[in-house]
Amino acid sequence: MAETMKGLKRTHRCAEISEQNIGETVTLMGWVQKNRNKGGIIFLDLRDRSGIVQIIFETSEENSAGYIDKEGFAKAEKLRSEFVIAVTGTVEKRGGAENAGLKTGTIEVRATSLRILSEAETPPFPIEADSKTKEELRLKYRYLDLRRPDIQHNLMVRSHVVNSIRNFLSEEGFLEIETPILNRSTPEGARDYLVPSRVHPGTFYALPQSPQLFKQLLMCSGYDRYYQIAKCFRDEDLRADRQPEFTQVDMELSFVDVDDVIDVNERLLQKLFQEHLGVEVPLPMQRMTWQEAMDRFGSDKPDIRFGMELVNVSEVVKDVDFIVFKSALENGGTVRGINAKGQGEMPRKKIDALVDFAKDFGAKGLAYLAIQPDGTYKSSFTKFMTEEQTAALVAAMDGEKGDLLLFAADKNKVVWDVLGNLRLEIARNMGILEKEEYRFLWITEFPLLEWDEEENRYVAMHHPFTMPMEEDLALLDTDPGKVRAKAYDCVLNGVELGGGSVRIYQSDVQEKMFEKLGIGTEEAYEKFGFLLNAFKYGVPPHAGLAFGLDRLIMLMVQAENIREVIAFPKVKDASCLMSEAPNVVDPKQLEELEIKLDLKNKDTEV
RNA sequence: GGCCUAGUGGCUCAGUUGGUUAGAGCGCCGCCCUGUCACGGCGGAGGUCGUCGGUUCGAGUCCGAUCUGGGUCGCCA
Repeated sequence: MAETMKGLKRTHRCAEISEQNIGETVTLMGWVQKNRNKGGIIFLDLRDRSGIVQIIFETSEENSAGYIDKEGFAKAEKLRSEFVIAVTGTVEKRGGAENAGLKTGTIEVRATSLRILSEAETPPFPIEADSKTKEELRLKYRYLDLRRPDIQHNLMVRSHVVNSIRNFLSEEGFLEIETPILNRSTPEGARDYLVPSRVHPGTFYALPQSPQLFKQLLMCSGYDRYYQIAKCFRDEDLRADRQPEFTQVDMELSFVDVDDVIDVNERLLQKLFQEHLGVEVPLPMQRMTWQEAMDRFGSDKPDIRFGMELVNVSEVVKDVDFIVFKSALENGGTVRGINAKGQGEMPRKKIDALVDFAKDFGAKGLAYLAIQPDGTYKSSFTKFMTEEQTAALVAAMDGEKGDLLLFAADKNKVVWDVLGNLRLEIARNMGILEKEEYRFLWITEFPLLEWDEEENRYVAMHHPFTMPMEEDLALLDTDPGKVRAKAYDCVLNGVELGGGSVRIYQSDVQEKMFEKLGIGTEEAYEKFGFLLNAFKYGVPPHAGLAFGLDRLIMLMVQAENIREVIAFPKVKDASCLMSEAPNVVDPKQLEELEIKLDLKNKDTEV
């Protein structure tokens, strides 16, 4: 039934024709969006990735030239949604009303011939923008979902942005070099995806979590400036902004320091936002040390589109006879608060919801003080305070009539986490987050090490190759937790876009770092020997950074979920609803790999 | 692994305190219509309410378990 396109060549995409083309004969190919059959005349919306154009099928007894013949008309009557067709016809100014909602709304194509290239079943859901269909179904039929204009737009933006990135970095002297996907596992950080080796039974490759070691080696090898649009893999649970496989814009530079890396990257971001969104990003971007970010926003990726900053009121409440505050301070913690301006009349139910929210982040509770419009207080804890103490606290928080003050008292880490997330939650509830506003921020001077309660040792906050700040080197022996690193993160509207660091290139510093991490020389060589050995043969000072491309695009197209900018994403349990990966493999494959399964759930089919 | 949330015709939803043949819009099918573009008119098909079990005279509606999505905490150097 289907016809071929033999002898036909597409001349334009649907929405690429305009009034400029009036009078021309064009050949279009695409999908039927809608067939409006009026009896003697048929209006048909033809769609491809460029958009939609209206085709007219009409016969004329007296004047056959420029009209479709009877057979062609009969064929047109049979067209249904999603049929793939080829139409040749003449571009005309619209004879009837124009359609202001369409890019091609002032023109139409009068068909002179029609071929049905492919028929189509009715799709399980409408192919249209702003889909209301359940994600489950959309993902099962992803190939149909991908026909929808909003996703096509996202993926086209993605392609264009990547193109700009390549152009920019190339002009800046970067070389694009690919690194291996099959790697040695270095079980530090996220869980690896493993691939069994057939040739070496019992051994495994790991898929890269990032090209970290390889890009450092490329610096050792003199490539100077490297980048890669790198696929990375982490076997951890998914989130709205996290997929098990994702793409990073990965780069590394030689003979540079922090400022050089930041400079080239903020110019890159400026260019991307200018070219693709028409948004002017002022440079230099704001910078903030990690310590300042935590103190002011309780987060190392603060959203600075709004204030509601944290205030440390430990001093103010140090004599207050409230057990929650008291015990926090006695245990080396702090009491901090935020002021939700104008939320003083929040109903008790909503405040309770905020308390529950806070508990999710480790708070044992949340102390609140609502200042009523008449100046009186509603509070969970002022009964433990004198009037003077309360007044001092309100003053410290800059509390005015109609404000809601919320306090957390605990170890710093908990207080920051709780209030940092609380201010975001309140801002979301208040609807004050402006999507069109892009506030970039560099966070610098991260702690080098972080104490791991479970493992009872220091772990690298960034990774073990991160350079300590020169002025803190001496602290490495005396107070490792205080050492700041030459690490930096790029944050946009509260989302960590990317991060990087200056790397250690002196072996004595690297050895000390491993020592502090509790990694012995032997173990270090076993895991990272190729890098450490490479460093023996002349290594340039180097530094790098990686952006999450998916997240960047997600923010640029204002998508709520990372799946909206990835063609074939995975769902929550890391499976693919369309292809049904992962799947059970043929026993013969396992035999070749000398792998025997020992499944805990014996019901699993094999 | 925990918590929250959703699952009713192809799609999106409504289904009152459990009670006769489970509704709507869109879509789909048929006929009609020469200027429509959320086309219009007439007619029609299509679901046993994610699954299993329980309570009950009786369950889409209550209870338990389970499956499948989504969000989130843990996790993500």
